[in-house]
Amino acid sequence: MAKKITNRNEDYSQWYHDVIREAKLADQAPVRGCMVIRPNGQALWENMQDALDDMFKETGHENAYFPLFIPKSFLAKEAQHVEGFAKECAVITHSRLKSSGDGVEVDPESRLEEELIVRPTSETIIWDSYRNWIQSYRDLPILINQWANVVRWELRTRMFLRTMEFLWQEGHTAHATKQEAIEETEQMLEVYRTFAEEYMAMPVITGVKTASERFAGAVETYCIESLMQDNKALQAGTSHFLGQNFAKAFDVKFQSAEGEHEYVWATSWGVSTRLIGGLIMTHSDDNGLVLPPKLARYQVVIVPIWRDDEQKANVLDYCDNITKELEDSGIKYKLDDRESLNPGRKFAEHEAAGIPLRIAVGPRDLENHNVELARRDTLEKNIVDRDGLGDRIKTLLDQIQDDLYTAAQERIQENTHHAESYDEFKEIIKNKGGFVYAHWDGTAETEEKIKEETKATVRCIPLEGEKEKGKCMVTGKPSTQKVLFAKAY
RNA sequence: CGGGGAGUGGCGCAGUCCGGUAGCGCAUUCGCUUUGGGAGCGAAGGGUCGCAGGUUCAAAUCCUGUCUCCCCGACCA
Repeated sequence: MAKKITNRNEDYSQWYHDVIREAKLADQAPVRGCMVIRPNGQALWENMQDALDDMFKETGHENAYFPLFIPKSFLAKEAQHVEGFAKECAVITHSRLKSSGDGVEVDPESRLEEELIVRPTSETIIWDSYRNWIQSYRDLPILINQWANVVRWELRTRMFLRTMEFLWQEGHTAHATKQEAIEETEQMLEVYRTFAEEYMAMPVITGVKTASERFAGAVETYCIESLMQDNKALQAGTSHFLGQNFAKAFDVKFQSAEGEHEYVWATSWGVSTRLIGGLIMTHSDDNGLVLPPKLARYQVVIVPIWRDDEQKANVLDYCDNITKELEDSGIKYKLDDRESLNPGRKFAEHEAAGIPLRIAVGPRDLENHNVELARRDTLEKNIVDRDGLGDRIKTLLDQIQDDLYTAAQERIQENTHHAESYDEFKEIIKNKGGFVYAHWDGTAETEEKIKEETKATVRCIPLEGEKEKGKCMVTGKPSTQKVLFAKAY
């Protein structure tokens, strides 16, 4: 059997790229750090979008759209924000080309009076609008989300995990009180957790970022962190309490019921196509992509098998009957009746694409009133009765969704450690990797020292779990709880 | 942005050291035979050798520049 996917334990990075290629999720674009998202990848993203968008709407948000281009002066209005993003902005300086010889060149006469930034995030341009939208406490809260692309001029890129242009959603809300904004931040973090766990079957730890990892311009950054198969952590989503930083920068005040003028409280929160990278590295195996049924473009693929025209007609007839039942059961399916490819080839292709269930139907099955049902996650094959197939598959898809989550959770638990001393910590990070809980004194200096010496960073200060007091593993200073460390993407 | 590796048909590669006008496997197209785990035989199509300069009678091959990808580092919500 021709192996087109590198084994994970051989070269994890190569495996990751192989999976993306074989599942036809994306191609490398001609532009550095950018990718072409192919139909399989886009369908996956759209399914993620649909689920998330419903959750946003259920929590009272509405969608809007703000411009791709941000006046350079806007970005400068919030000091920390500009400092955080200045080094990775694409800047538009000219508006025209002119022909030169065989090709074209930038027309020097078209230089822009005010240069434009391609949005790395949209806080500034959105808060500029909010200033006009908000006068009174009656205008609040504003609960807006936008689905968009953003550009960050990254030096080192990786398909889905860090690309120069990526797709995401960014929620931007404005509130009358600090308390309400904090509640919003926490609520959206829970939305992300729910999405990651229930749809992606990707267990996450929720927590708060340290000052050094905080979003540029935020007062507090909350995050969901997960652990990938290679024992590196992935930040999968963030939700920021922005305080009044942007309200002050953009002079957004409202008049309270008492007639006072007060600055508005803000949040922002986002997840991106990086989630697809997380999905790949949570479930996939050496045969390719493994998708959770809730996000799969096709939940079931039917592969008919025949030897001659008569069998072909009968088998396809039998398949027709099955597809009707799947249709009625609300199952997303695909019938792969391509001629000229033999079944083995089709099996391999659909495995690489991560389709959760495969039904194979051949003459034998017609005779015995069966089908062969194969699970992508466990690679188990079973001959099952044709009757009640729709219900059986629905149950099985739910089972797969649960099993994927459980398997990922067990993997993460097995790779989560507690370090009581710095030596132990270093040993774990060096030899095992994974999540490591340890006491830290809360200072940036210690954090930096640990990062330099071990490459591990504080992923978050977990919101849940026991909050046992202790002493910093490095300095011995008091610590109120263990924090989560890992090497990260 | 620093160090290392690499760009040759859609994909994976050989050819580069030692210059002589491009080849293999897979894929594609057509035909026939096949089809329960990546089919077989026959025929056909497809490449300005990443791009731009230079050296030379002659460049995939030598020189210079540049772009892109991969790995490591720095950087990075």
